[in-house]
Amino acid sequence: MKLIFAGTPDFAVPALAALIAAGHDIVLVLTQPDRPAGRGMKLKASPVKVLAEQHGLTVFQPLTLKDPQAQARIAELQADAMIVAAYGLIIPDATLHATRYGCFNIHASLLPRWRGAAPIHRSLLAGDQQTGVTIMEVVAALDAGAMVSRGVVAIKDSDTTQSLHDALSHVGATLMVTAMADLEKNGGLAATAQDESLVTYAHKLDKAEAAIDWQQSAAAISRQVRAFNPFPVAQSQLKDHTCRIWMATAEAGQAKPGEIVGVHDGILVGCGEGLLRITELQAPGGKRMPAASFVQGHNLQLGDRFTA
RNA sequence: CGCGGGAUGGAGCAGUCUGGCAGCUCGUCGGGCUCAUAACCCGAAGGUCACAGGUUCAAAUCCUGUUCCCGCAA
Repeated sequence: MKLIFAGTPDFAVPALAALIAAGHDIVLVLTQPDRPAGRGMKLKASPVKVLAEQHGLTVFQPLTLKDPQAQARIAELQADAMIVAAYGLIIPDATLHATRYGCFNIHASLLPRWRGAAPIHRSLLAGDQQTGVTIMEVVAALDAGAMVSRGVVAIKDSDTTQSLHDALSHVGATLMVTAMADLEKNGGLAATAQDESLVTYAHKLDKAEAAIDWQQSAAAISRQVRAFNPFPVAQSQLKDHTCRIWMATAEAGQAKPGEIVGVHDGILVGCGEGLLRITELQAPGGKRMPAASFVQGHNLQLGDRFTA
């Protein structure tokens, strides 16, 4: 089919790759404009743009889709459908209806739970047992469209936002390819309305949420650490230095919140309830490293304390 | 040229300010000891101190340039 693809970050890349591989004619790729990013603030192309250019696809990077000229450029292609995956711009009504079959989105949660910007983080933070991907129609309201299909992914104690993100992006890619095949075959897709009574919102992460509160339970802190990996990364003060905690597991035990009570197999720290075993962390200026390496170079002693 | 931190045996770090024998905690290898261990004891190997140039009797250390890594900010 003749498709328009709209996406920006890594999450959208497998979907675009899969649609290309499925033989669809991607007539236009929408992605956010190159922005200054990283050290040096050099202009950086989005991951979707990079992939699109590798395949010689036409890339379009409007600042906003409110611009009538941008809308016109999309409409005149007369595409069969538009695919959206973490694009990051509001799609106006005119554009939602500018293709033959409309506009379909890949959302990284089991809707109606976790509509919004940070569904993977919020799901992990909340202690959900499972998460997933929903293919849905795009409507004017945020992530509120009827659902076409979904894929479920169990959340393990070792999962991070990174690992779930990678798994979900591939599930989403597969589901979207299937959806487009069905659409092409049947000329339409059956969709189920979302139950509005079950809606929750996944608010954007605030950097301030990265600070660890050692009064919390070890289980909650472990979820926080894993939800904030790879970004923005949970952190805590140790001997006047801000350390970033990359990976940690919860276990039974009891000690004063923040106090280090073990340094052999990971760093064991007291919490409001249970003990947290830090297995990977990072000192200022350094790289992330296994806890064993950290302990050797930083002369950690039993009784040293993490402070908020 | 957005701001700042860093690069030292295989890992993690100290030493740099104040130039003067290359250090620490581990790991590895060999030997010993123990019912046992995150054990303990003895010994050994392993380094262009990121790269290039400069200053000096002498540079990991001071000066200049380069590369790479990390944090902030976006």
